[in-house]
Amino acid sequence: MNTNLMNWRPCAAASKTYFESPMSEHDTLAEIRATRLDKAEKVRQAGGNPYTYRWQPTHHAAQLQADYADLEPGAEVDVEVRAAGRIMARRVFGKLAFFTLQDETGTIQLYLEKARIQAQMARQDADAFDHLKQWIDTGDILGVTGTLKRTDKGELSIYVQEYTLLTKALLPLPDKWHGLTDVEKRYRQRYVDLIVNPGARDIFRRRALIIQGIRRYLDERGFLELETPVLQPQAGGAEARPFITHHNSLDLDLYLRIATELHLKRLVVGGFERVYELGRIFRNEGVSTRHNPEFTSIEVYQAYADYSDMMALTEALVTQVTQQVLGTLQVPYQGEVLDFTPPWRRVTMLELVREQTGIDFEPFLAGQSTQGFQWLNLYGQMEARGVPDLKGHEPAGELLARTFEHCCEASLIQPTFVLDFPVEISPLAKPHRGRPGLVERFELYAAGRELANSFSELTDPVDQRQRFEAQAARKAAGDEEAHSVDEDFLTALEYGMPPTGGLGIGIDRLVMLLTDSASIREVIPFPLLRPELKDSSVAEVSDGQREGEAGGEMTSI
RNA sequence: GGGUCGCUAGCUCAGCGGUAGAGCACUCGGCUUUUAACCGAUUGGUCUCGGGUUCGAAUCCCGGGCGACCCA
Repeated sequence: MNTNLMNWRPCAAASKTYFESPMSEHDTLAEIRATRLDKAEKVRQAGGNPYTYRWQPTHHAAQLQADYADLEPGAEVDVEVRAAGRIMARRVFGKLAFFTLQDETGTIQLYLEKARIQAQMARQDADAFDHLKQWIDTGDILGVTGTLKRTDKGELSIYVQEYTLLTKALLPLPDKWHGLTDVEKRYRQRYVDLIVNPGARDIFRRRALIIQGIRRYLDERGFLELETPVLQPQAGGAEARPFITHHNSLDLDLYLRIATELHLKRLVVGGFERVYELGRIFRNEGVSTRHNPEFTSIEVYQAYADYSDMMALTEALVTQVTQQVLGTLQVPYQGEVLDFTPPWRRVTMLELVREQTGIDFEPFLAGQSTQGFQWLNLYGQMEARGVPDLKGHEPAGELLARTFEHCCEASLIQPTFVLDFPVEISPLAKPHRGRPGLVERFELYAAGRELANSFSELTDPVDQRQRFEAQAARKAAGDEEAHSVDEDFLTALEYGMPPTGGLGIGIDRLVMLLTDSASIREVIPFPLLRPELKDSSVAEVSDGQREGEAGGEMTSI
């Protein structure tokens, strides 16, 4: 059966992709590859190596552009520079050529003159210039030595004396003018995107700076970066469905972590007063412009602090990093300007919901409104506001949270701390010291999205057990995102955990904001995509075709 | 999960029932100031996949795949 199927899928071998060897002579890409392979071979025959080992540049493009910004057109500088990079464009004349060389920092033109190159390179290659024209393509990686010159037309150039092919590219670059715009191809072949779209490179450079800045800020304040397990026998610390995997020799199912919270808190129990972990988290949920199944978060825990301290920390951390990376606190984002100048607005969830919907949940949370008609009235108001999926038996806190999510979240464009969440949706946070039914928790919102989440950590092991058990009951009732009881974590709490403030920040979302990116996929180098099936229906269809053909043969016999 | 849109040469796109096109890239020829170099010539396609309608399908219909955007 299987072998039959194999025989019946010639398309698989003939389909054109970047990765498969060419099958058809009439394939343009195959021709280009063949031509370039042939050029590589010619380089070898001439005594060169199309895949060399080493090159020592002395300068980068951006640095040269900056250092010689004032050089007059036509002027030359007799300084020797060595540079390396990818050939992005070629403009070739009979005895002169202009190449555009791109390195990590930018581009610089190569001024390639036949007379000079053949004089300089006479010993290794008498026809060095002609070979340059014949064997060097756009996409190739080249090392050059030369002096500097600004051309009559005003372009700073390396006046090349010698060149070396460092790496021969077999595949052609996308259109030099339009570049690569197909979003799917950009993500699937990010390396091509990075070669031709400087904007993509800028985003990841900035991402690295942001992460660097966060680490520096915390390191300077005595926080210790520690690593906790990614593979866990039970996943906790957040409401999310985990990925499941398997350890073979232990014959044990394991979960990929959905948060770092419970282990970092164990470290606080153990005596580390300031810890954080910046790393990858995995949640088994859909993909969208704001969700990737693996993403980067940072969680920070500070002993002897509460959520007010964490609010101050969040504000200081984000403003410092923003200022360092963008040079301003006015952050342009998708047509708006987010003003990160502190202090940011602080408002309780109750107030915000009251302000934006007129609904007052306070008496319900406090247990003052218990009459049936009062609840009916509440549901009526929520329905009028379009809050979805009302079942009629939710606790007040959950109703408050859902009303907030539906009616308020999207309107929080400027940075806003939303304070004091219902206990029902906050199983790891300490009860509010003054407001019944609430916990000491805040979330930071900007551009209508949650950026950070923080609370005064729950340290009472008895309370924590009850919260876990309430979660476990929900899980038993079918809520796949609910916690289960983490006995070892409870044991840790029973040894005593100091009062602690905790904070989590979604790094990808922060990077989105600071790079004006509409989609999380723009800020993740290799976002999750469905694998491309080249001939999706071949198997089924082959069956059909085979039966058809068999039938045909039968009748012909 | 629902809706809308997209998938044609390596890249960017036209074509929308009657022989599959352009620009760039590639190949060949020319050229010492180009920078989307230019001029001339030649190449290059299972039109995302499968089925259907039709004398005839890239085009119309149905289904699959992948993606984008919006909504939940």
